[in-house]
Amino acid sequence: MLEEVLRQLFIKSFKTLYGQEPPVQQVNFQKTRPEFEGDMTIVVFPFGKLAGRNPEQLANEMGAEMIKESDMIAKFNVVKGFLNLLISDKFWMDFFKENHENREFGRKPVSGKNVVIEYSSPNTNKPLHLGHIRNNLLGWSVSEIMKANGKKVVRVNLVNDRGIHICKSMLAWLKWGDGCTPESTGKKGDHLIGDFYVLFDKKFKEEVKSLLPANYDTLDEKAKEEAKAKAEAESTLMQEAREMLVKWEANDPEVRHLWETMNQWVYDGFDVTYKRMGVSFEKIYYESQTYLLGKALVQEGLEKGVLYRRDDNSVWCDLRDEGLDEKLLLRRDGTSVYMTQDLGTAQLRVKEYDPEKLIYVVGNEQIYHFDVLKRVLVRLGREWGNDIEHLSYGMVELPNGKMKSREGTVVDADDLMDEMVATAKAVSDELGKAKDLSPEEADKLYHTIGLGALKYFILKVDPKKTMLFNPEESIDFNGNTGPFVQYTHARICSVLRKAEEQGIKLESEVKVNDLQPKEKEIIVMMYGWPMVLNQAAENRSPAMIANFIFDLAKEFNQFYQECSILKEPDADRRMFRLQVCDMVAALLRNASELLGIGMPNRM
RNA sequence: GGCCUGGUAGCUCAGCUGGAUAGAGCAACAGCCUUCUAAGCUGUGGGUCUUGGGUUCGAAUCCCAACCGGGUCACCA
Repeated sequence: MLEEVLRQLFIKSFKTLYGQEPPVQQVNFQKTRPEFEGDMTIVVFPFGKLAGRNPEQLANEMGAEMIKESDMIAKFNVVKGFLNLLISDKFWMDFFKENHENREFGRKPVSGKNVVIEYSSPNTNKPLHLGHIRNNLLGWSVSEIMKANGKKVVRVNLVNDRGIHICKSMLAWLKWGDGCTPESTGKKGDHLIGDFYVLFDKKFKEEVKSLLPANYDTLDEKAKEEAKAKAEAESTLMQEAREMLVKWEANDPEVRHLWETMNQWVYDGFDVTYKRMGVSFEKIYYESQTYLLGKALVQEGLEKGVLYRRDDNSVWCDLRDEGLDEKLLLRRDGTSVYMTQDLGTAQLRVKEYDPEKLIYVVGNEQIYHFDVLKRVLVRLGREWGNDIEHLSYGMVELPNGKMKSREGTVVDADDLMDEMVATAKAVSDELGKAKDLSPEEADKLYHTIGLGALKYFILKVDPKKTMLFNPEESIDFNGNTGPFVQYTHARICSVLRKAEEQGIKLESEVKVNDLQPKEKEIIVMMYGWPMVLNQAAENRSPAMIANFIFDLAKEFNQFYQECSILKEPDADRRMFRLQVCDMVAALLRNASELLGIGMPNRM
């Protein structure tokens, strides 16, 4: 807005002075660096030739003309080719007067078609871990951000509830579980199932080892591989698991019953984790219910001749002319693969929601998969394949490298949240922050702080980038962290409470017309919020929101340090500062909500 | 090997649609609580933006090459 007005003013002035029209996209603004006086800076280097002036001359002439034309500009100065414009206090005050009570400031009304966002997408054979946490937080947050920016968002989850991996857990439970349940063991269902999955793997490895030939260690690499493959094929455990999968597909009542029971344990466990994490879905799809849908699409593709069948009966899509490879869509036994299921699920979503976009929050190791998915859909005549967007995020690494479930270096989601909350409690107690709260309120606060720290730590990093999770640093509550922002909010609330206790009621009318430096910096920053929100939505980047709330909190803390609020003698200015406090607090709440981070009133 | 992606302070990260002397936080050091919550504020030190070319008034940012790291190229998901 400000930029647009200034741009027009610049162009108009330029025409007046030089009779030429400068290219619009060249007229760019940036914030004036703090060491110079001004708010906005135009770089005039690109227009020197057009005007027939050297940059400094040009900037001076333009500044004089612009200040003459508009009372929005209070002052200007020129450094080399940089024209620094000081915006009048009136402009900022008008902005503040208009928006300081707007609790929805920056948000746009929701309209248009649906945007379907899939995230989480767990397997039902193990509990959620750190990687899922990044996925879930991103999916949730991007949804909130897009909603705030005017999109109609539908959150969906696709649970991978079928396949050989679930059979492994079931088989292990049957063999060694002794009929145990989440109730009998006191274990969360997802963890219980995960334990049996690990147990299967352990027993399977033992069996394979026992089947290896005696001279295995003396073999060369290739022979070793062959021997191992042979042993794995001979494994009765694996055979039993496969048989179970076949029975499952054949709707064997016993297997199905066990499968339903055990999956339910997992879902109950997931529900607890999701709830604690603060994420939810409008719709949950299950692969067991959708995996057949893709097959119909494949059949259609065969009839249209865009897919083909090999001699061994497997079905493929040839994408070599697009620079990709051939892609298998049905195995030779006619069963479907991951891609087949995704084709069907996508079709179902289009039917159910008629979306303008299908966004998939999935790790970047699947970039190729989604590239193929889009192209295959388009081949099948589904132009909306192009509306698929893979929101791919980077891996989470630990200080000693990647997480590997087999090496036991996985950071479990439930454990991590426990630790964060426990640390929040320890720090709060140490600082004596929660002593006036009831036990219930205190627990709620620890949860808000612990989860706030975790969410901020994960979301402040650009989603595209690989990030490092250092357990020690992530539980730091100082500096660029969630609790820092929360603390700032709590402080503001404290001031507002004190004001109320003193009988000062927040007024709507703003009676101040000039700005002191720290007051102005805060208002200028808040002015930029709608642009930040818009950018964050377009870039699908919660990190931009996180950066903003940190900057705003930091700015407020400086203001708080330098300017007294309640002790300000001038009543109008005191009221104004309270109004600033109120707007900052509201904006911190408004923005942090998009990250799923709560703002406590005291801490 | 082909394709994709990253390399910024000791560490974690911003900045990347080209602009002024490259920024935060952590860690280190030095200050600030009889005064609105010190989970805070202020200051100091710390950089050949991996390297080498190119484009131009100007490059961490764009292009090319090299080096190093990660991902992917399954009848796994």
